[in-house]
Amino acid sequence: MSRILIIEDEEAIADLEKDYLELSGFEVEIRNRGDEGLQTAMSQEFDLIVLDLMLPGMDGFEICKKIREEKNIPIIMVSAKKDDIDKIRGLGLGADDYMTKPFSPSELVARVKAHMARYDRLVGSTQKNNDIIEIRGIRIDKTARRVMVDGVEKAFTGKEFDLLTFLAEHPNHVYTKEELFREIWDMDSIGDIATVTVHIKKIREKIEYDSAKPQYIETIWGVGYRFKV
Amino acid sequence: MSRILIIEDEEAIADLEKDYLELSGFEVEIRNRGDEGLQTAMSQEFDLIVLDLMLPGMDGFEICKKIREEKNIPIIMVSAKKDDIDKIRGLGLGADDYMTKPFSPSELVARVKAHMARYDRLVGSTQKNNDIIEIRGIRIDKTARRVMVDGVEKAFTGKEFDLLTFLAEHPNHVYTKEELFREIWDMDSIGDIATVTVHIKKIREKIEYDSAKPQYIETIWGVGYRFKV
DNA sequence: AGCATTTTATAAAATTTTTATAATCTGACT
DNA sequence: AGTCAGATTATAAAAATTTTATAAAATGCT
Repeated sequence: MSRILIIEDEEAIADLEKDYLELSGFEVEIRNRGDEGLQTAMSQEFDLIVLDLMLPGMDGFEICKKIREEKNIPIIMVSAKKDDIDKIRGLGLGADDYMTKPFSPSELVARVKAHMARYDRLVGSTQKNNDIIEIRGIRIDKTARRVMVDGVEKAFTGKEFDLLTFLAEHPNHVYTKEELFREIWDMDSIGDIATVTVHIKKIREKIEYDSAKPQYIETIWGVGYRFKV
Repeated sequence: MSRILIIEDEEAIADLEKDYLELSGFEVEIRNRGDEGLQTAMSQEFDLIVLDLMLPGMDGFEICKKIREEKNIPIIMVSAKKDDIDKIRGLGLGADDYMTKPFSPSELVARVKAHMARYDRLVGSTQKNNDIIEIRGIRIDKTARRVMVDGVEKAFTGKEFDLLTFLAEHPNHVYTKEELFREIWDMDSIGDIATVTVHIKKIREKIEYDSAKPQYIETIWGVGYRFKV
């Protein structure tokens, strides 16, 4: 469930926004003063903030700047004056969107959704879902230790799974066989690096359409391997 | 330097946008047809796309969807009809911004900058792109060991990559072939210096427009080479 | 035994180095 | 200034080396 913070002094407006957002399944908090709003934004976790410009206690400019110093979450700025909007945009203080009052609550909902979706697309995919890695046709469920290739489950042995997972968790990064060996096997074990090659081959047999032209695990000649994205 | 792709069939508009963006230090490519635009977007690396809705070859909806399947970069959609804008927004196909024609070029520039800044804020920070060397049209990603020349990826072998990277990391510094050899090959190996020459040639074939008039790796006669900046 | 893992041997592929030759530059000498 | 010799670099292609892919056998584990 996503949490939204509305910092807005006109209670009627704030309540209306809250109603609409809650109908769309969001959890909403309201603060009526600027200073309280900032304090709340900093001390709790929200997924998006709707921020009015004119506020008692502390104005929206200041709040936006302060939040941005600490957090990357989407901020939608709201103002009654079109001129103010242009001004903030010019200041470039990192708000993600700007709306002029009056606006329809459903437009707010639409924008909120769009910003959340983008944020997830950019950040959520890399940071959050640590359990499931999904890259193109491949889906790796870490806790269940299962791998699906184009919707079909393939059986992986322990080492194969660990190796594939490690590569997929660091897409595009090239690792030498030594690095992979140290990572998957024991840190200092002095086994033969050739076993990495063999495991790569086994993995490719399971995930690649044509093992000679790998789409996922690429060989970097003289260096190592990488999971291409 | 950031690269922007404009997909727009009205050449006058495209050129105007290009001029303004270039004045702000962006590198701009234009495509006049939808299908060509998509093809370019997929085969090269851009940091942002400005996409018109009505296009010959393939419409903006389709293009936006296709790009989103593969890439996360910001897309600004442009249309002459306000209604269309609402429609696309409703479709939620992942565009990052919407502008109605006519608009002032400076507003486009402002929005482009804002989107770039956000993208950097969200992605650049999490992905830690601090091992990327960028000089004029060349971008070297050290961990991924990839080289982009004007947005197009070129395949480099191990030694070629190491040599180019070393030179690019010390721009303008002139190195003798002996120094380069000691640096890239084993410190004391007494192999033939000629191999450095050959590798320089191979690199030039990949990054220089005209190998006879090198723009990047310059020959200092009787001394060695340097990466010119 | 049955499966996973590692080792080994050989084939195949790609890169690196060498070699030979052509082109270009520099400085000295007319 | 023009030209020539010597030195240096560019280019192309062949040879050598290195690295990886593959298959199969050996080992180890439960």
